[in-house]
Amino acid sequence: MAQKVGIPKGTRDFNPDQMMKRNYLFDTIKEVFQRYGYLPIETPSMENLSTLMGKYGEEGDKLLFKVLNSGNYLSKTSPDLLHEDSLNKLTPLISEKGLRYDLTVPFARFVVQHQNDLQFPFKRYQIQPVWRADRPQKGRYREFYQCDVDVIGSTSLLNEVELVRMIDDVFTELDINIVIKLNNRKILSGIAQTIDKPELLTDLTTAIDKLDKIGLDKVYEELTLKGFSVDELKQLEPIINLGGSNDSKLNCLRELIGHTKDGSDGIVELNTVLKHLKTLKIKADVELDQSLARGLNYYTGAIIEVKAKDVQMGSICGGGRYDDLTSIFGLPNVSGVGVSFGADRIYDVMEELELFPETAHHTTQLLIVNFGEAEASHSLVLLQKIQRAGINAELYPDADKLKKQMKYADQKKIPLVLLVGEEEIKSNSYNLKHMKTGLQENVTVEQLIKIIKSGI
RNA sequence: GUGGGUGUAGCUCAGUUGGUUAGAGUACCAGAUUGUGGUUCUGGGUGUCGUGGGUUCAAAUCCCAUCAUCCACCCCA
Repeated sequence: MAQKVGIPKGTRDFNPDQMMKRNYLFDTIKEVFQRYGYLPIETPSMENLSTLMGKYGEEGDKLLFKVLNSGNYLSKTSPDLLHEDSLNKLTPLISEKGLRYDLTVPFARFVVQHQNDLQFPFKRYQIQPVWRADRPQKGRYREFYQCDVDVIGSTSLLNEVELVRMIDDVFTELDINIVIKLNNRKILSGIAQTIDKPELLTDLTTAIDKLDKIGLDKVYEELTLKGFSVDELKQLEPIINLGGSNDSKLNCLRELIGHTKDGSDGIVELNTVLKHLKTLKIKADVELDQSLARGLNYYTGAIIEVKAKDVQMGSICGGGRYDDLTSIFGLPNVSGVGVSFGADRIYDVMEELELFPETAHHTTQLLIVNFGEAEASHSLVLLQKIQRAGINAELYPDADKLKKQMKYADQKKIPLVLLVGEEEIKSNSYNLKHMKTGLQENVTVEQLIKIIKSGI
C-alpha cells in the first residue's frame, strides 16, 4: 500500500530551478560579506534549550521547536505532571535540546565558547536555516534561511555604518529598491523615562512598533490597557507623530527627550551614523523611524530594518546592536552588532518582481548525444577533454531516440548539442547544434572548446 | 493562540435546483518524423472528488466531525 507523502507544514522542497536561483542569491550575499572582511562559521541545528530559552521574549519561547530526549524520555517524569498546568515543569524533563530560532544567539554562545581562539573585533557571517513554530502564511515559513553578518567586540558606530553599506550593496546588486529604517533602543528608553515609566519599556516599544499597522488610536488603546495614563499618552503624542526629514526628527527628539541620559545618547549615536552615511553614496532610502522597535529582547542600541519598496512583504532584513548577549553566557563587556538577511523573503520578492537573471537557471553548456555503444565510448573521451577544458558538459547515458535526447537538452536549457555519430567519428569533425538558432556546423574538439570558451 | 477561505487528474481549475459512465487547459506518454528539440496535427485518462460518518431511491454537490493547506491577526526574516 502506497504511503501518502508530504512534508511538515511551513517547510518546502526546492527543485533544481529554484536551487539555481537560491544559490545565485546566496552567492551574491556571500560575496558582499566577504568583500567587507567577514568570515564564515556554522553552528549546529540544535542548541541546548538552556541556551535558547529566555532570549527572544515570551513569544519566542513558545515558537521554539523542542526536540524530544532520546531513549526513554519519560524516565524523569511522573504521572501527576501530565496536566496542562504543569507543562512548564514537564517540558525540561522530556526535552533538553531545541532547533535554533535565529543565528544571533547561537553566535553569542559560539563567541563565549571559543573566545580564546578568536581575533577581536570578530567579524563573521553565517548562512543557515532556522526554525520557528509559527503559523505559516505569505512570506512566513517554519524553516527558512537567515544570512547573518555580525561584528562582535567593538562598540564603534562605524560598524553600524558598515552594515548599512552592506545592505545597500546587496540590494543594489539584486536590483531591489529598499527603505532602510533606523532607530535606537536608547531613544525608546529615553521616551519611557520622559514619561517616568522605564519599567514599561517593552510594552511601550511593542505597542509603538504597530503604529503604521493599526493606527494611533489602537496603539493608545493597547497602552492604556498596559497601564499608561491619558496624561502620559498626551506626552507621547508629539514623539509618536514625528515626521519630516531625519534632521528635523532628530531636532525634535533632542527637545523632547534630550534631557534623559538614554535619550541623549541615542540621539548622538543616530546622528553620528546618519552623518557618516551622508558622506557616502547610498542608493537606498535611509529613514529615521522613531517607532521602529523590533520584538527581540536582546537589542540595546541601534535597530535596523529593511523593507522592499515595490512588494507587500514583511521586513526582508533586520538587526541591531546587542550589548549584553554574551554576558548572559558569562562573557561581559563584549558588544556586538549585526543584521540578518531573510533569504526566503528576498527570494519571494525577486520572484514577484522577476528579478532573477536568465543565467541563474542553467549550468550545462553542452550535451553529447548518445548513438550507441561504439559512439558512446568515443564520446566519453571527447567528454573528458571538454570537461578538463573547464566546460560543463554531459553525455546522455542511454542510446535513446534522438528526439528524446534533443528534448532533454531543450528542457534542461542546454544551449549546445554535439552529435557524434559514425560519420563524424570517421572524419573527426562533429556536428554541433546551437539550440537557440537551430543552426548546425561541423567542428573539431579544439574548435568546439574555442567556441564555447569565447562565449558563443 | 484567535479568525476566515479552500480541498476534484502530476499542476491550475470547471462541475447547474442532489440525477445515469466526473470534465477542460496544461503537463506527461506514443505516433505523424528509425539523425534533430522548441511550433503543429492525431491518439492515450494517469481520479479513494482530502478522510470518516449522516440525510437520501440517489451525494463531488446537502449536514456534522476530522485532517490538510492557504490567508489574516499576534509576532517576526
